[in-house]
Amino acid sequence: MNSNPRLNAILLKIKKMGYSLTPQRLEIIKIISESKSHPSATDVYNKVKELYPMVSLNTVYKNLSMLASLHEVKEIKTMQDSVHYDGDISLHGHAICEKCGKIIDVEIDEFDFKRFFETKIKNKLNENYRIRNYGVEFYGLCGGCDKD
Amino acid sequence: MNSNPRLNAILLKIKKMGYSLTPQRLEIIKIISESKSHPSATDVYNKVKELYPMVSLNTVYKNLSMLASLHEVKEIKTMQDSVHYDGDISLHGHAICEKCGKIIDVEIDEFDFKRFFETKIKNKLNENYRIRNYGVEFYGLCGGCDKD
DNA sequence: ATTACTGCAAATACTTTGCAATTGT
DNA sequence: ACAATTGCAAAGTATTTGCAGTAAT
Repeated sequence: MNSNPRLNAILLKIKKMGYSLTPQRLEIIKIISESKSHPSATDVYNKVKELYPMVSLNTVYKNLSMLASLHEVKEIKTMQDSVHYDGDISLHGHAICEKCGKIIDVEIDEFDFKRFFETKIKNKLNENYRIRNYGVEFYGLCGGCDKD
Repeated sequence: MNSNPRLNAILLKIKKMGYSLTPQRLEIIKIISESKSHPSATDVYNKVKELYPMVSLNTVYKNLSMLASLHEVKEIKTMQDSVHYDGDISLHGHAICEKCGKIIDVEIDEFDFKRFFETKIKNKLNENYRIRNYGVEFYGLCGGCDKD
C-alpha cells in the first residue's frame, strides 16, 4: 500500500463498492486526499492535468461527486463561488473569508461537539430526523483581508 | 409603522444607508421578513409577481444580494441547488434534507453557543480573524424522506 | 434635478447530460 | 467480454452585467 491513510480508506471503499480504478481516478483521489487547501473542481482539474493533460473537467466533476456520495469527501459551499472539496472528513469547521474566499480549517474537538450537540441541540430536532453530516462555518475576514 | 419588527429594522437600515424604497423592494423585503420557508430567489420572484407581474428576476436578485450585504438576510447554500434566503438573522442552525432539500430551523440557544464558541473554538482561530457570521448545518434525512 | 432602481437582454460561470470510444477487471 | 469510465460537445441552471428608461427622494 502506501502511507496515506485517507487514500487507502478511499481505495478500499472504491474496491468494496465494485467501482473500477482508472489512472485519472487514482490521481484525483490522491490529490483530494493529500490537499489541505479545499480545492474547487477546477483546481483539482488543473492539478490532474499536470500528469494527464488529456483529462476532462467532466471526469473530475464525476469523480468528486462520486466521492461525495460515498461520503469520502465533503462538499463546502462558500458564499462567493463554486463548490470546494475537502478530503478530510473528520469533524472540523471552516472559517471562510468573505473577501478573498480562503477557507481555513477550524479544529473542533469531537467530544466537546458531540456533547454540545447531544445536550443542547438534538432535542430541538424532530425525533426521526436522521443526521448524517455536520457543517460549522464561520464567515468573516481573515487576518490578511482585515487590514484593508 | 407596522407590526413586523424585522420589516421595520430593515426599512430603517435602508433609510439610514440612503437607499430608496421602491414598491418592488418593499414587497421583497416584506416577503423575506415574513417567510419561514427559506425561499430561493426564484421563490421570492414568484411571490412578488403576484402583486407586481412585471417584476424581473434580476431585481429580486439585486435586492436579496443587497440585503445580504447589509447582513439583513442570511444566505444558505444547500448541497443541491440554488442559494436560499433567510430573513431571520438571529442565531440558529439549519437542518437540510439531502433528499427533498427542505430546510428547517434548528433552535440554538445563544448563550450556550456563545459559551461553546468562546471556550472551545475561538482559541483555534488566528488571533486577528474577525468573525461576522456563523453557520451551523445538519445534513441528513427529514422525517418524511427517511421512510423511503 | 439628481441619483438610484428597474426590466430587458445578453453574458458568464458552474455543473450536468448524452453518447461514442476506450479502458479496467 | 462486459461493464464502467472517459473525453468531447452541447445543454442546462443559476446568477451577473450593461444599459436605456423610469421612479424615488
